[in-house]
Amino acid sequence: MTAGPTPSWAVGCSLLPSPFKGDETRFLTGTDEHSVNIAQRAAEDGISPKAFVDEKVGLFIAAEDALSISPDRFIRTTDPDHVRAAQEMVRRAHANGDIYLGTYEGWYCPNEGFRNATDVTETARGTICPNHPEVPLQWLTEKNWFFRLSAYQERLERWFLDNPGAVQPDYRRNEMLGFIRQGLEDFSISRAGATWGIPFPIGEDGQTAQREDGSWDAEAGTIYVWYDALINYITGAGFPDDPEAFARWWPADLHVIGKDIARFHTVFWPAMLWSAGLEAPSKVWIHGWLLAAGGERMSKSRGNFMDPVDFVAAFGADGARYVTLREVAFDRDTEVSWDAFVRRYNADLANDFGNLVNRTVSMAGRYLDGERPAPRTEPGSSPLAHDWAAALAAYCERLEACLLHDALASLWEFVGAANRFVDAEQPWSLAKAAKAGDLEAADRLRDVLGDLVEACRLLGLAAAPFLPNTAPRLLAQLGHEYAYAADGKGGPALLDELSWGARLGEAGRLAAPEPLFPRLDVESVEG
RNA sequence: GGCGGAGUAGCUCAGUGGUAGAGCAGGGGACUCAUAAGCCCUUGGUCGGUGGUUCAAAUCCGCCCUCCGCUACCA
Repeated sequence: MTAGPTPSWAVGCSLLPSPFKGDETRFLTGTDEHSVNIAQRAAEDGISPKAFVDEKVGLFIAAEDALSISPDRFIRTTDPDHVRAAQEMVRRAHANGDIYLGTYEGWYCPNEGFRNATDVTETARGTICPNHPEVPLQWLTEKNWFFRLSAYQERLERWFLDNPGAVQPDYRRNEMLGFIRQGLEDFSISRAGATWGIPFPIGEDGQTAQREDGSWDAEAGTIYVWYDALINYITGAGFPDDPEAFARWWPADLHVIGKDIARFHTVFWPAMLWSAGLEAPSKVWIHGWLLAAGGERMSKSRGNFMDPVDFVAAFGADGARYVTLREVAFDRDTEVSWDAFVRRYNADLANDFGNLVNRTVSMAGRYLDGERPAPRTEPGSSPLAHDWAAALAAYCERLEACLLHDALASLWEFVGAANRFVDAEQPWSLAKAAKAGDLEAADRLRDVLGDLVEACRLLGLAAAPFLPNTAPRLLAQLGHEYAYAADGKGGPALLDELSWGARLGEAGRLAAPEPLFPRLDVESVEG
């Protein structure tokens, strides 16, 4: 629950696994639902924790749907198979000698549980936490299980050094490496008092905490966040119930996470996996945040929060996806504003791309009686074919590097090239000459429009992971089949479709031009 | 405090030794297929400050200023 999807995170994730090369993919999103905080808030609402998280999950899933984000599984840490996975991971760590009973102590807020030392304030009346100033904090000592992270220091450092691509971008990797080098402490993985959590599967005596009737001994406590939330990745890959699936999906190719949880995913998590005899993920990508004007973190209390519902209402799902991923640098924090998004939408989607498609379909339909013209494919015959090869190469390279904003930029350079091509060739002049009986002009008109139609086909398909709802509408206007579902699955390997002239020889008729991205009036768009 | 990053046109940023760049925004023009879109041209910056190295510095070095990230159990 605390790691709910944010637009850039979820939208970015939703297209990274798209089957560009035809590989099978599995895409997870989900929620971390166990914590004292959640139990407390549910109690405030007078409902059970489960009812509380069920409601929130509904909102998250609705937000994903609105943005056309379609994971293969939305995993919840309250899912029964996840509970089994978390408990199995604890058992493995225990069997491996990596967990032991210790003592955890700190400031304890009766409402929220243990508080970080940096979150509490000293006052004349004693130490308080800012959320509940009227409630004095207690210094509490609790017997907990600890994970022996300290035992993995050398291996972690070696993993970072031997696999420079495993934690990215580089500056985040350096931060984490610095964290490791300052010395790793063990961390607690159970909580004694909490009841809203996964039952800790091992008792103080080292034996199972499960009773004969299948229930769990409450004295054993619950699993604390690290051995609960992080486990979701392997649960979603089939651990431990489906070894066949797990062998296929693990290690994960990519975790995309926010910078606030980098340490847990790049230091704790690999060590926990190794302790269980499993492999670390191949790559963890740490993205930044969308910041409001002035570089402030968005929050509802500050009133600078951008609501996904308003966002999609104004830009449409594809527009919202595009402006977010184009405007935000995926490797760092970025200041965003409603105005900047509107400018980006109008400039890139309405004016450049949408209008390119519109003028192309309009001219081809009018001048050639609706028959779809074929592109020139002889080497060197079409400048656009040459430009496309370069654009596609840059696009793919930047996608691989998770630089989504740069990837889009390379695609849009080609949009610009296509628009300049229109002005250079002036199809309307060629059409006039052709009508007057100039056969050479007629041939050239057909070639030029064929190239432009092909450029639109390629752009629509290449951008489909970003614009999954636009792509089928665009291809339909060009009279092309579109084989992909909203989640990118179903068709042939996308990369094979992206070569110039890949659909040469297939007949088709152009449909009526229909604007893909209506221009937004800056004044009328609500911010 | 320690480690790291950043400060370049109104905005977002690229640019690691050789006469300052892109996109957007602003201004002008020619055209007209198109979503008053596209295309061409253009205004605009003593490249945070300062001292130094060099024939030459946004680019290298010193110092200073400002901002940001990491510096473990809220996640």
